[in-house]
Amino acid sequence: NGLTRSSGVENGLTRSSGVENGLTRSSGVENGLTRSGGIENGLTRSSGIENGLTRSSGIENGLTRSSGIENGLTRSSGIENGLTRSSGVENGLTRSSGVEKSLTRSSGVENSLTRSICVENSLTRSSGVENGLTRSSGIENGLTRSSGVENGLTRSSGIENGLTRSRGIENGLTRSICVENGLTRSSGIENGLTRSSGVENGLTRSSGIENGLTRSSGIENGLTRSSGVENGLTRSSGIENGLTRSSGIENGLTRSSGIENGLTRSSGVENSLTRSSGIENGLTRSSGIENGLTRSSGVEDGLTRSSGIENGLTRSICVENGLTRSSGIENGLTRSSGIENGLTRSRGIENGLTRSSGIENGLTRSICVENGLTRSSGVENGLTRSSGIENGLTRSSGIENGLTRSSGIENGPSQYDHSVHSHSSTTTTNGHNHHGQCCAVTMDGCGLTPVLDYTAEMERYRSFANFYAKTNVNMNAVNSMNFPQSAKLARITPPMFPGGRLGVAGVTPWGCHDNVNMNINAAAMLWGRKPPVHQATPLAPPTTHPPPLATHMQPHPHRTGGEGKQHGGHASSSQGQETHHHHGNNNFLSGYTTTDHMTKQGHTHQDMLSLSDRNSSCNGGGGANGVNMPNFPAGMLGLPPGVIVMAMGSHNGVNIPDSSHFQMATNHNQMLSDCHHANQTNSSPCPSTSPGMTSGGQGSGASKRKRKRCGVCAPCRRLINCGVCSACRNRKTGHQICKFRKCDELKKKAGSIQLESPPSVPSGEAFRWFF
DNA sequence: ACCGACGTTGGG
DNA sequence: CCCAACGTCGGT
Repeated sequence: NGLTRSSGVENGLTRSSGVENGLTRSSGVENGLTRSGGIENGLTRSSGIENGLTRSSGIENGLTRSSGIENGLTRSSGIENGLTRSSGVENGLTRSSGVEKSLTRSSGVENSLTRSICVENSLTRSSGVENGLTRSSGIENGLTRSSGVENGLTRSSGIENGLTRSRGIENGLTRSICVENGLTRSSGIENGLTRSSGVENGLTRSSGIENGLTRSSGIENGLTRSSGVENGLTRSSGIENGLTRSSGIENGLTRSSGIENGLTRSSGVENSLTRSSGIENGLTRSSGIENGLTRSSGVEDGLTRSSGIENGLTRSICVENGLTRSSGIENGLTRSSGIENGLTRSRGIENGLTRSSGIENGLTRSICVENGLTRSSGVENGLTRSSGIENGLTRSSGIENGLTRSSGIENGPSQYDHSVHSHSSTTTTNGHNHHGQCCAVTMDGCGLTPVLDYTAEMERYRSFANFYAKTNVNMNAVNSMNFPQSAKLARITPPMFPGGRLGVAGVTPWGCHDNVNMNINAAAMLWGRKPPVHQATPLAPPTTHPPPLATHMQPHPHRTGGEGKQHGGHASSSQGQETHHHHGNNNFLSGYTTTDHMTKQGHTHQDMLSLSDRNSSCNGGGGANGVNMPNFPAGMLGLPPGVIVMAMGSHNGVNIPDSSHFQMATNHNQMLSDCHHANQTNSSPCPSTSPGMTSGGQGSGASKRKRKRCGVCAPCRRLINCGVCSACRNRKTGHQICKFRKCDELKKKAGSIQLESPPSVPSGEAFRWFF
C-alpha cells in the first residue's frame, strides 16, 4: 500500500522495498541513488539532490527527508518512529542508524558529516554547520544539538538521557562519550575542542571559548564548566562529584584530574596554566592570573588558591591538608611541595621567589616583598616568615623545628651578601642538627608569639579543612552510596617529597654554599616541642612515634619507603637547580618543562592525560607540550585491565588514551553486563560456564548449559538492536539476538575454553563499540 | 558459512 | 507466564 514516486531524476536509481503503507518519493534528483527498504508506515523523501545517495532502511513509522542536498549522502537505517531530516546540505554526509523514536535533523550544513547511530528517543540536530562533522551514537533519550558550527566536529556517543549541545562553534571539535544523564554544552567556541567522556550525571559546559580545548572525562556527578576562554585548554578527568570551572581564561591551560569531591576553579586567567591533579576533597582556585602557572597535585584535603597574580608561577605538590595561597603577586614564583599540614602564603610580592618544600607542619609566609627571595626547604615544624622586605633574600633550609623570620628589611641579605643585621631576621644554617636544640633559634620577643601565631594559623586552616571535609561529606550523603567507583578509582598516591628528612639527610637542598658563611644570629628557641602539642592533634592523631614520613606514607600503600628515600636527595637537589632556572627566566613555560622533568622522580608516566597531540591544535596548550604529570605513581591513572577506550571508529578523532576512561569503563562494563558474578572471580568478570556445572572431568563435550554473555566485549556493550540484521528481522521466529550484539565469546565454539585473554577488552575491540 | 526455524533455558 | 536469547538442526 505504499506510494513510491520518482520524478525529474536523471540516471538515478530509486528503489523501494518491503514498504508497508509508506510514501517514498524522489524528485529533482540527478545521478543520485534513492533507496528505501524495510519501511513501515514511513515517509521517505528526497528532493533537490544532485549526485547524492539517500537511503532509508529498517524504518518504522518514521519520516526521512532529504532536500536541497548537493553531492551528499543521507542515510537512515534501523529507525523506529523517528524523524530524520537533512536539508540545505552540500557535499555532506548525513546518516542515522539504529535510532528509535528520535529526531535527527541536519540543516544548512555544508560539506559536513552528520551521523546518528543507535540513538533511542533522542533529538540529534545539526544546523548552520559548515564543513563540520556532527555525530551521535549509542545515545538513549538524549539531546544532541549542533548549530552555527563551522568546520567543527561534534560527536556524542554512549550517552544516556543526556543533553549535548554545540553552538556557535567554528572549526571546533565537540565530543561527548559515555555520558549518562549529563549535560554537555559547548557554545560560542571558535577552533576549540570540547570533549566529555565517561561522565555520569554531570554537567559539562563550555562557552565563549576561542581556539581552546575543553575536555571532561571519567567524571561522575560533577560539574565542569569552561567559559570565556580563549586559546586555552581546559581538561577535567577522573573526577567524582567535583566542580571544575574555568572562566575568562585566555590562552591558558586548566586541567583537573584524579579529583574526588573537589572544587577546582580558574577565572580571569590569561595565558596561564592551571592544573589540579590527584586531589581529594580539596579546593583549588586560580583567579585574576595573567601568564602564570598555577599547579596543584597530589593534594589531599587542601586549599590551593592563586589570585591577582601576573606572570607568576604558583605550584603546590604533594601537599596534604595544607593551605597554599598566592595573591597579588607579579612575576613571582610561589612554590609549595612535599608539605604536610602546612600553610604557605605569598602576598603582595613583586618579582619575588617564594618557595616552600619538604616542610611538615610548617608555616611559610611572605608578604609585601619586592624583588626578594624567600625560600624554605627541608623544614620540619618550623615557621618561616618574610614580610615587608624589599630586594632582600631570606632563606631557610634543612631546618628542623626552627624559626626563621625576616620583616621590614630593605635591600637586605642577598645570596652572597651575608650581612644580616636586622635583629628581626634570623637564619639557621646548619644543615645538620646535632641534637635537636643545636641549631635552634631564639629571638627576643619571639619566644611564644610565633608559636601562637602558627598554632592559630593551623587551627584556622584545620577548621577550614574540617569544614570543607564536612561539606563534602554532606555532598556524599546526598548521593547516598559511597561511590562504588571510588574504591576502584586509582588511589591518589603521589610520591611524596622527602619531607622533613631533607636536612637530616645532609643534603643541602639547593646545593648552595652560602649558608655556611651566613652570619648566624643563632638564638635558641625551643618551640620544637612539636609532636605532642599541636602537631599531632587533629590530623595525625595517635601515631606520634613513627617518623612523620612513615606516618604520612601509611595511607598510600603504593608508595614504598625505599622509593621515597631513594629519590629524596635527588629530588631536592634538582629543585635547587630548578630554582635558578626559574629565577632567571620569566617564561614560566620553559622552567615548567624543566620542573616537570625533575619532579618526575623517575616515573615514566608522563602526560597521563595524553594531551600530546591535542596541543598542536591549541595555542595555549602548545607551550605545554612537554608537560608531564609530575609525581604520579605508576598506579594512579594508568590503564588497568578492563579499560575501555572508545574511539567511535574515527581514527582521526581518537586520542583515546585518556586515562580517565579507566575505572569508569570497568564499572560500565558491569552495569551493562547481565553477569552479576563479577566479584566471584577476579580473573574473569563472568565465567562462561555457570559456576554450578563444573563438569568434573573435562569441559570437552559437556557444557550443554546455556552460556551467558560476557558483558564486556564490544557487541555486549551495544544497547540497541540494529533492527536490520537477519536476527533482528526474524526476531519473532529466530529467537536470536541482534547480530551486532551477539557476544564475541558466545560466537566461539562452546567447547573452546578460553585460557588466554581475560575479558579485558582488547584495545582494538573498543573501537567497534557501536559497530 | 550463513540463514531460518525450533526447542529450550534463565531471569523477571 | 512472558520474554530474551542460547543451542542446535536442516537447508541453501
